[in-house]
Amino acid sequence: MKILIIEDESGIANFLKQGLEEESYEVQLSEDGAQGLEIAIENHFDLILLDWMLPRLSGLDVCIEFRKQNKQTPIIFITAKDTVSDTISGLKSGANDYIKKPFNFEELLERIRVQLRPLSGEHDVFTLRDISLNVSTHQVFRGNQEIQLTQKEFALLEYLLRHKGEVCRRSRIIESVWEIHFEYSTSVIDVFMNSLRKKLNLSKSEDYIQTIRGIGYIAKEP
Amino acid sequence: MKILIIEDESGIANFLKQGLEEESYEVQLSEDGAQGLEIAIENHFDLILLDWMLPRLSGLDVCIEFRKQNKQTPIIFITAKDTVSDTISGLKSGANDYIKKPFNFEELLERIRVQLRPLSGEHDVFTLRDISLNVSTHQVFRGNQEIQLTQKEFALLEYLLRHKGEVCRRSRIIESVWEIHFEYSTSVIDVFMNSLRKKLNLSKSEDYIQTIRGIGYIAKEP
DNA sequence: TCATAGTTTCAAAATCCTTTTAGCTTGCAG
DNA sequence: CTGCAAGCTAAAAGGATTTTGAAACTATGA
Repeated sequence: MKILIIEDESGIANFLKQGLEEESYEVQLSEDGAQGLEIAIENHFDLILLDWMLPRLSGLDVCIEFRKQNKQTPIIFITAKDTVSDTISGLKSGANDYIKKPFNFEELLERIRVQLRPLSGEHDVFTLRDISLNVSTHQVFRGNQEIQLTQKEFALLEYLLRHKGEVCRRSRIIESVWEIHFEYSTSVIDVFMNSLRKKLNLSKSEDYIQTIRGIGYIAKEP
Repeated sequence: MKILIIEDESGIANFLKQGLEEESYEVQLSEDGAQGLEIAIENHFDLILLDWMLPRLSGLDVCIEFRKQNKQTPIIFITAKDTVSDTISGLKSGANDYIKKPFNFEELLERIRVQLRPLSGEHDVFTLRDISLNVSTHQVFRGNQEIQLTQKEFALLEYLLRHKGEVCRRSRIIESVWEIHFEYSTSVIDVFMNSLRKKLNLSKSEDYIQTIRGIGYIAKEP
């Protein structure tokens, strides 16, 4: 696994390099924002550790520019205590996590592992207003209330959220969720739609999931 | 919390002592390496602040000798700017962190807190309501009742508590606890879950550990 | 070597998820 | 407005997974 560290304080940079190399990561260093961005774009890394305060180009700008290139590499910000609140808003600019100085090395390792994990499995979260569905942990929340769903309920909701805003035909749902690939008449969908709406507490007036008579269903933002 | 400061410049030493005492740490001073080492070995401290340049025995040697005694107390080096790179290699000799002179007192406090955090039970002890599991002593308690667990039972509970609040898939549990890294069909997990629940006396209504049908298990706070 | 504790397999029983069934409600066309 | 088809809902039937106890197997130390 290759990690790029963009950090101007050589003390911290070398400490990180050494520590990460001991964990058998391949590490490359860069000391300023502009150069770091260039290296990041022209090479492949599995993860980038990015200091917030950098000469020539700030960490935030590096992150924004990098994402503009449509690069998905996870980015973890390294930030001083007093700029934490800025950083949190910075997460919206496309970073994946942040850690504040001074940090515990074990904690950093843990965060790196968390970011690299998705490479070996998917880590997808789908949302619909206040409903969120996490494929990898198999959890569903409405607000901060966790909702217990069974497998089929979960699969059905996942299908609808993956196609949020699109009309989902019954035939397609049956194919994807139930893996029935031939003409077949059943009302399982209705039954599971019903229990989904019950568990998620969706009244018909709030049309999170609308019925389209004769066709199927659609999950919709307002 | 008791802190030992080994520092020969009395100006800095007293400044630190005063500042830390205001933060309600108990502080003891020592002015040279050899004496400091002796004090450190013969008494219990929660943390040691160690100057790099010391008369009679250098900070590095103090650190090495101290660790030879098999002591785990966290050590933070205080180092002059131009010896930082030496210090980093010093971290390998068993120190936990370093801070360079001149330093910001707030930052030092933060680093001390980072080092002391593990002592307050986050590192080795995992809990779930009234259940606690201590990795280093290999003990498990429910309330103040100690529960005797076998290796596999312990490993399974440890895995669940380390991932408290997350859904733990059977496949992941098998990987981590049984180290089986390929597709494998067995019901060992179920059997051990069963004996765990029995030994810990977990009735099904109190859902400390919930079953997630078709997926795995989850350990949950209320 | 045997005895013991720990681990794993197996299969019956219990649980609860899925599907079918059937009566009821709703929306739409005539 | 009426009737029918589509969708909703509750409950029973059917099916799959998990729980559980017991037996078989394995490792360890006396």
